[in-house]
Amino acid sequence: MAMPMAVAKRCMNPACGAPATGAGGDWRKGWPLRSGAFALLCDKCGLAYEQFVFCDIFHLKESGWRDCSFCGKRLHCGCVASKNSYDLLDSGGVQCVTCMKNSAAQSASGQVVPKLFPCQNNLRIFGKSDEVLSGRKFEQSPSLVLDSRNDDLAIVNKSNHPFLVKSIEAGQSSSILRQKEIENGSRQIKWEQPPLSIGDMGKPFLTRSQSALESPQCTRRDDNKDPTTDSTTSESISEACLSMSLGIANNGNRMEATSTVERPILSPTTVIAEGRELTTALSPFQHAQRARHFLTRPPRVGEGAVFDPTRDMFPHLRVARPPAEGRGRNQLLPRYWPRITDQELQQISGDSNSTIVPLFEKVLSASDAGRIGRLVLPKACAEAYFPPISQPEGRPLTIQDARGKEWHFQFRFWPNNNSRMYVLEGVTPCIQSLQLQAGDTVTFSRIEPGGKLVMGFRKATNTDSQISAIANGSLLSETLFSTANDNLGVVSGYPGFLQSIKGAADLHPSSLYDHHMNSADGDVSWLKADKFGSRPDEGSLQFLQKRSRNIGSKSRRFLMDAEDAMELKLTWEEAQELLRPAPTAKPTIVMIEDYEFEEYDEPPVFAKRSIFTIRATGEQDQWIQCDDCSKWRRLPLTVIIASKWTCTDNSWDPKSCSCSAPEELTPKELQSVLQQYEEMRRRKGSYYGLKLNVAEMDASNLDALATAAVFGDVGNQGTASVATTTKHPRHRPGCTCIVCIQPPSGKGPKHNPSCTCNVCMTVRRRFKTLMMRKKQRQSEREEAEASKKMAWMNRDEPEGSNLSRSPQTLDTTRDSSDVAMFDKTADMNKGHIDLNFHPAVRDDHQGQHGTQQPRPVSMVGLMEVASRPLDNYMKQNGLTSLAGEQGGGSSSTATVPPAPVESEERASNELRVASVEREREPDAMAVDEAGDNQQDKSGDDVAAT
DNA sequence: TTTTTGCATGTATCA
DNA sequence: GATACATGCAAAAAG
Repeated sequence: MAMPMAVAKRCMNPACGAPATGAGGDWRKGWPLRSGAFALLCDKCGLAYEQFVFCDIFHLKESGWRDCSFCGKRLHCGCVASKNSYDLLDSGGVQCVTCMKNSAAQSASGQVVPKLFPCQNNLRIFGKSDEVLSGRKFEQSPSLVLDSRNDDLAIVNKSNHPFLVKSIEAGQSSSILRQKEIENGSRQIKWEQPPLSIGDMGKPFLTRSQSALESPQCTRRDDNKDPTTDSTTSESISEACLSMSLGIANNGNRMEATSTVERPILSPTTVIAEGRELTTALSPFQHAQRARHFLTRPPRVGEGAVFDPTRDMFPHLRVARPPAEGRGRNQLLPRYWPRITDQELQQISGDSNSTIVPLFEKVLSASDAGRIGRLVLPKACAEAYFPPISQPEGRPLTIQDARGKEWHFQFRFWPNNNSRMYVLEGVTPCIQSLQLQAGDTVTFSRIEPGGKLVMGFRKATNTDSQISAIANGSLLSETLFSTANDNLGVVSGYPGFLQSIKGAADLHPSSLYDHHMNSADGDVSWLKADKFGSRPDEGSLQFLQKRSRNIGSKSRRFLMDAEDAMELKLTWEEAQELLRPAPTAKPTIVMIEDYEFEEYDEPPVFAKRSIFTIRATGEQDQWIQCDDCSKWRRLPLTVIIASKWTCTDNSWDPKSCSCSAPEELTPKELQSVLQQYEEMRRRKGSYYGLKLNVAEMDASNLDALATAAVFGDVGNQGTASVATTTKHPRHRPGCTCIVCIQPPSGKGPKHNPSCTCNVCMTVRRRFKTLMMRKKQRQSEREEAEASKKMAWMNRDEPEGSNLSRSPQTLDTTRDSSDVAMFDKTADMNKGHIDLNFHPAVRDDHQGQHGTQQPRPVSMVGLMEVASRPLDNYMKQNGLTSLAGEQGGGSSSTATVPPAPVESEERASNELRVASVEREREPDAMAVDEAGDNQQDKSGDDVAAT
């Protein structure tokens, strides 16, 4: 039987390239590798390359391994078909099924198993080419080849790279020389032999049996699930780890490592390979090895020695410093330290005899979890814990998930700036199966014995998002603090919490708590921050800001996933209410799609909650509540209160500078203001959740609503007299306003043509607007031309003739609908919107510009559409008379926005505007009326719906 | 036309 | 300044 496998045509050593003349020709006899391939040895250069060959070309008799290396049992040939009957040993020889089983049993019992060659407990394979490899002839040690060029020992595979030296330490341990570890003198790796001279030092070392996972046979082997014989590459890594002698076993690090994980292990036989737990399960040798895996974090500056949040706050959460093995950096970034929970331990270690060695973890980025199916691996982690790869194509890698399902990935790298970027390809099925998304965490561990790679996962949680959002500078609510402070018990069992902090790019919990724990009095009062009242002091804010700057781009990107953003809606809004432009900040006007936005270079400041009201006269007031007496005091509009405020701080009103002073607002007025404020807040929420409302509304009115939304009026629909912010703050990640939610041009998910989401509606509306503008411009041009023509033709005509009137004057002769349309498009053409457009102040604005200036479109009708629920609410609560009270009330009384029933509102609006309207041109009034009527009609449609 | 693939680039972080 | 990494982008491949 001939297996159609690739046959080497020539020596793959670029320095050699000797052609292969056939079976056994110029090539030395090969030896089978675990993968089922043959390693060939070039007679010319003396290097060996792993190649696939026809099994009947290199027959068993020639390769000399047909007998079991342990018991001498006659085996089948090395063809794939008979592969199940033996186990290929990487270093040569084969192992029969019986020995495989025995080996497994011995391994499980903790006995040292002479895994490869029974005759030799110590295979010394270092040295020059003239050294005899102990216990084995050169040809019988397939992984070992002498580099004849430099007379050094070189071990190569098909990629023409020197690779591992496998040392059998006490019959069990092997070691993998890793280039970077050799370079790292601090590792104190104690090798058994003088420094190894390596051929082709410029190339990375490769572990043994690299071919094992590169061939299809490997997959089949994995399916056998024999933990003993299934010596995956990771096994070699683990074995290599065990071969390191460490000089730190009994020093302070050991103690610190012990303190890192305190809780007893879950199962007597399930060992998380860290800390003192190892003492009961591992041999002293192993213990010494493992201890170094969990070196204590370097002490932080100012970090309290007694407060270890990992230990005190999250006893169920194990923050394991990963094994300091591998070829990569000996110190992985803390954000990759695996945080493994008891639950995950249990989940992973289905085999009670297994030892879990957490390796690293990674928070999935958007691209990781995306459809592209590539998971970017931290370089250091990939180099440390995954099999070494020398070619960009990498190698297949089988990783088992916590459910026991095996996933086959391609582990590879891309050259990147003289470095490498490691990726796992083909992760989409796994990601989807586990329902992972950006922000979730994937953990990689290794099961000992067996060295099998396993991956766990941890879903992101609300808290993750919240913390991340805080770190992102986008959220500062009491939620986090109350969670952290008040629900320690919950947090302690909350695996995602710590992870989330980690996910926020090293916002380590110790840091989080260091802040207050290190304060002089250990005051944690700010953790109990009242939603609107007290809040983190300036230092706290600085702390958060400082932390937020540490957020990596990856965190920024995935943290505000759509769902999370929606979940954060309320707290985001709450935070919004506390945001004010910095007093000294001057906005930069930016144009986004022809609309004007204010951008602030300086971050907004957190202010004490205040309520803005507007009087019938149009004057605005700011009301703030005393932290002592809870009375509401009036403040000047521009004042920003950024800290605790009491009546005694009221330097603007001497009459109210004491808590004993009576409240300016009557209880009824106060109630009305607060009710409307709350209602406005709720409806503002509906702005953020516009999609829901849109879905419920009649399509014919969506356009109007979308228009209102994009004009910034939906959120301010109830702000006729109550407003919370004076400006739309700078857009931030997570902002769900109509502008921010739109994907970049051409990006984002495809929407159905009938989709009624606000994005699609906005796009349609904008298209509509565009067409309207185009039409309008054309119309204007035609009119202008006609006008000029007529003017020229009638230039002798007396003034006052209709034909000589300006286009604007001509407008007044149109029918009302045309006028309204013109008015609207004129405003759209203006392109400047005020996010805080206020009907009551519109007139002033217009007054400044004069009647010749285009006026903001009347949004009364649109607001009416959107404010219908409030109307109902007002009606139900008997607040319809409020408008009347406003009109007749004292000037000092807060004027509650007229939110009466429809007719009342219209009347109120007309009343309120009327005084100014009279000063305007009659035709302009007609325009507004027409527009209002038109919008009223659409509002009626909504009501009918 | 869509998906895959390989590389380039921008940004955040680290030393 | 160097490095790591998330993601954009264009070419290639596949459907």
